[in-house]
This record gives sequence, structure tokens and C-alpha cells, in this order.
Amino acid sequence: MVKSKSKSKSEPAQKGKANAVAGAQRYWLVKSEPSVYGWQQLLLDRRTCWDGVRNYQARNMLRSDMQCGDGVLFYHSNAVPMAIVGIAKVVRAGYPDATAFDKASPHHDPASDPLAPTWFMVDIEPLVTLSPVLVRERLMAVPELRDMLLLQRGCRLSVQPVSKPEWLAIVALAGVKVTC
DNA sequence: GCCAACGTTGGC
DNA sequence: GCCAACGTTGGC
Repeated sequence: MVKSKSKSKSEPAQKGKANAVAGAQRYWLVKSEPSVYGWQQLLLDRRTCWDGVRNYQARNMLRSDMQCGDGVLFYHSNAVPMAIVGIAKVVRAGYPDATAFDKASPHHDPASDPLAPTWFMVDIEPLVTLSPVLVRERLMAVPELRDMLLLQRGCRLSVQPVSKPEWLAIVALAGVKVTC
């Protein structure tokens, strides 16, 4: 993955996806390979645009569903350890991913029309660094997280919804107070 | 490094 | 529109 970030290109999967009724979805998880863009980098940057996602399902969430103030779990994939390492929040809702129009970008997509952009991103800011981090193995042992998307075999979505019970369980495990 | 699970591509 | 081949993700 890239700064998140998935690289694949494809065709529209769904449209008119049920947009969040107010307050319906407040929590998300993003995956990133720390060698590409890790939590430490986010701390240094203080804020980043979550660009480079090239998967339609993830795009739909970035474009329409993620709202300012929503909570975001930050997960390190393809890493040692694989873990949720921090909590961030959305500080800017979906807007076009300019890297798609940039020929020099590894995420350039000539098929994306600036007048009708295909790819979107949000901005996030770090809120809390988890210490210790919540390693995957531990998460898998938590009954409340049995159905969490992240922990399902073969789940490759780099942006995922997180249910409120899952969010609460994770925040409790982490022993942090977050207001999202 | 392996490979299962996906998503995408392209021939038909 | 089917589906086999291919490429990628990402846990193990």
C-alpha cells in the first residue's frame, strides 16, 4: 500500500451508497505501511491528506462518508508489529485527490478527469499515540472485535468503517480518552 | 518467502 | 457478460 494506501485502479463499484444519516457513522480505520507513511510521520507532519487510495469502495467512504470530527484508527500493515498505533481524526471531509492529475505522481491516473474527479481524499490529524500499541494478535483475542473488518481473513480494504462498539472496545483497551 | 484472497483486465 | 489469467495486498 501506499501512503495508505491502495494502488489499484478499477471501475466504479457502487453508486448512491447510503450516505451517512447524521451521526450514523463516526468511526473509521485506515491502514498504512509504516515504511511508506507511518504514524511517526503523521506526528511530524501534524496533518496529512490521505491521498493515493485507488480502490472504489474506499473511495466512496473518502468521498462521501467521512466527516470532520470522525475518529480514525491508524493501523500499521505489513509491519512488525502489525498494530493499531494511534488515533486520529478527520479534519477535512472528502475532496479530490490531486495526485491523480499529477503525471509525476506514482498515483497518477490519466483516466481521472479534473472536472469530474475519480479519486478523493480526506485530511487527518493525530490525536493520541497508543502506548503500548494494540497488536493484531491481541485484538484477535477480544470477543467484541470478532467481526471487525480488519481482522477478517483476506480483508484488503485500506479504509474501513468501524462500529461504535468496536471503537469503544478499542479505546478501552488502549486506556485512552478520546472525544470523537 | 509463501500464498490465499481479492480486484482488474482482456479475450471471447 | 463470463471467466481465466494476472497482479496486488497483506497475514502468516
